[in-house]
Amino acid sequence: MTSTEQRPVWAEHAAQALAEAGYRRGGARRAILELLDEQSCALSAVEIQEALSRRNRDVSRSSVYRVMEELEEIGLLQRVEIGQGMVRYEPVRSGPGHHHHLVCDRCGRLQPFTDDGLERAIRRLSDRVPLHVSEHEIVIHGACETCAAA
Amino acid sequence: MTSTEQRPVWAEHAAQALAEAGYRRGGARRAILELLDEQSCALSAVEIQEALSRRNRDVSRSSVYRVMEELEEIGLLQRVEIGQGMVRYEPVRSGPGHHHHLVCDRCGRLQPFTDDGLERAIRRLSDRVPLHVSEHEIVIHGACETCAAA
DNA sequence: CAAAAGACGAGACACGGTCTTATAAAGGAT
DNA sequence: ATCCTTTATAAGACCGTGTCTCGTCTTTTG
Ligand SMILES: [Zn+2]
Ligand SMILES: [Zn+2]
Ligand SMILES: [Zn+2]
Ligand SMILES: [Zn+2]
Repeated sequence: MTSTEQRPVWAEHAAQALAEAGYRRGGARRAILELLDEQSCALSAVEIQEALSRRNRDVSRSSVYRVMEELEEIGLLQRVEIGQGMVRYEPVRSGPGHHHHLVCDRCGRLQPFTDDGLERAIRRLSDRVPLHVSEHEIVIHGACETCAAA
Repeated sequence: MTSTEQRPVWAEHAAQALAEAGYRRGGARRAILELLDEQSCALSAVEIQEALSRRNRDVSRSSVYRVMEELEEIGLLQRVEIGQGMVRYEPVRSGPGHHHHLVCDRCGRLQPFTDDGLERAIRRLSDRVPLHVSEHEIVIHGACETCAAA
């Protein structure tokens, strides 16, 4: 995965994009942006709220969901549905940062992967199929190496 | 999709498999089995409950979920997570009935598809990836033809 | 600085799903 | 057939995640 970029760039970029999209700046949004940018892995809404709370920067539930919505709208955030109704969010870093996820159903670990074969298959598939494919985010389930060993 | 099989076969098969697995027979389970067998498309838990209620065969919420769990356990039922935390269930008819789903994000329509390219990609992928892939059920999102036209 | 628009927080609410418990039904033994 | 044990079921309390409403606070703009 692309991990060469410096950390604060996404938050900056996102803040700017939000401004250009006509949003004002506010404390909650800023805090959320910064938190997300620091994370290497996707967070759930509650995780975001709790993490911020731990830093004495409390943010309301409504704010978390509202900001998630805004960010997803502008394409700065990827929503990852990991099953059982659980949803996590992660920054979309660069343009070609497209990737998918592996979820360990035992410990819940989430890791990204890319695969050209899969992308090709999906591209070809979307021509043949009676559906105007919008976005795709594939989640593969299984047991991670640590869990599989046990 | 394989649609040549007569209808009541799955329910029979399922009932037998359950018996062999040591489950007793009970009214609720039987009713659910029959309902599922009649469906051409996957149903949600509430849909199951409501459909049965309309036939004056009320079934408790717990029963629906319990039976879903049992059936999934024995591999007779496929759980389909269609996003937004929504889950649907459908009979696994024959052995090689493996397929995936297209979901229209506007009207909610659900349709099955198979694609060898996709299967191949996933098979190769699962060798290369640090995860012991268990099962896979891919859900592709988009707009169905009717909705796309509008 | 004042008014207007937008951001925010608090909490009520909706909904899918889980857990608990008392009752009913099945299966086996006599 | 009857009794006993075990499992299945119904009813409803409960929980977590996400939505909605609304009053207040903050940012922006004139
Ligand atoms: Zn694991
Ligand atoms: Zn992709
Ligand atoms: Zn549609
Ligand atoms: Zn498949």
